[in-house]
Amino acid sequence: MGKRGKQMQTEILSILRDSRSPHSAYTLLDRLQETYPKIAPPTVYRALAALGERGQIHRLESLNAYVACQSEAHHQTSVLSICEDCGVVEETFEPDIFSRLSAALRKSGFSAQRHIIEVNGICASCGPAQAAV
Amino acid sequence: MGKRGKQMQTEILSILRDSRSPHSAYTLLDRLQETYPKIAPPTVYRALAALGERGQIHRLESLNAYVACQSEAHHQTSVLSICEDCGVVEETFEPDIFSRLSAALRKSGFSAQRHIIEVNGICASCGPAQAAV
DNA sequence: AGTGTAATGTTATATTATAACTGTCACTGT
DNA sequence: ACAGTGACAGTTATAATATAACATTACACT
Repeated sequence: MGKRGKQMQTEILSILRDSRSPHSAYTLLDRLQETYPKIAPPTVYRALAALGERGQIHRLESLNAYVACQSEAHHQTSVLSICEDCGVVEETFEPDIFSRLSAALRKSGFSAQRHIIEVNGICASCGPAQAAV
Repeated sequence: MGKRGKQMQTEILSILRDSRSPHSAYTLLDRLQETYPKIAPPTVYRALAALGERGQIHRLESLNAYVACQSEAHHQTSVLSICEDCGVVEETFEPDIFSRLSAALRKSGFSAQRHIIEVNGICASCGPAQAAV
């Protein structure tokens, strides 16, 4: 990993951390191009891959988009909840659920390696309880 | 829904049921074009959308691909396990896990509407236990 | 400096998905 | 029967996401 790669990763991470909503690879590309006019898609995807491997970002499979990891415990698998109203993504840690899931699958001989849990719904700020206030 | 739409849905469902591995929209398009040479992507996507609404197929968000629903209880949310070796997808019903997940998120005010659970791993046929036999 | 390797840059293209418009046909009310 | 309407399907074009493949540069080691 060279200097430039690190730099891109840092930039992307800071963009993602500045907002709790997911960004697509091409949104990130546009943002980066404000500073580095000439970068191309592979640069972004390489940086995203490196950040992903280190657990510093999560990819939202259902949105083809990326968010910063909110925990220090990178690589701890998490539940990602996505508000359909405001778009904000929250990360919740429910290790118990992952182990139950693995256990349930193991019964039929399946050996789980990576869990993807994404939940769509309405967050606390957007929900009816809030609207009533 | 007209005749043609139904026909496409039936064709797609039967292609998906013939294999337990996921197919992309464009794989399906290629297959359908063997019979209906002139159909275009929107035809496939419309059929997939209709099948999805009725719960007859599942979309694998992490693969951008589709599989037939293996249960009669369409719309029951399921866990999809994907073998990284042979590609076969199995559907498992763990209502308990979904309710725990919703409950856990509700604690922070999140109201869950749709759960996506996909697990990558190695299936019984491809696993080490099998290799040892 | 010269050589080899890994990182980055660059171009092009593959893959997935949808917008926007057009045509067709069944149904309605007259 | 006929015009009007509305839903569906066909068609064209393009948007959005992602990666292959090759060229170039930087850097470590000698």
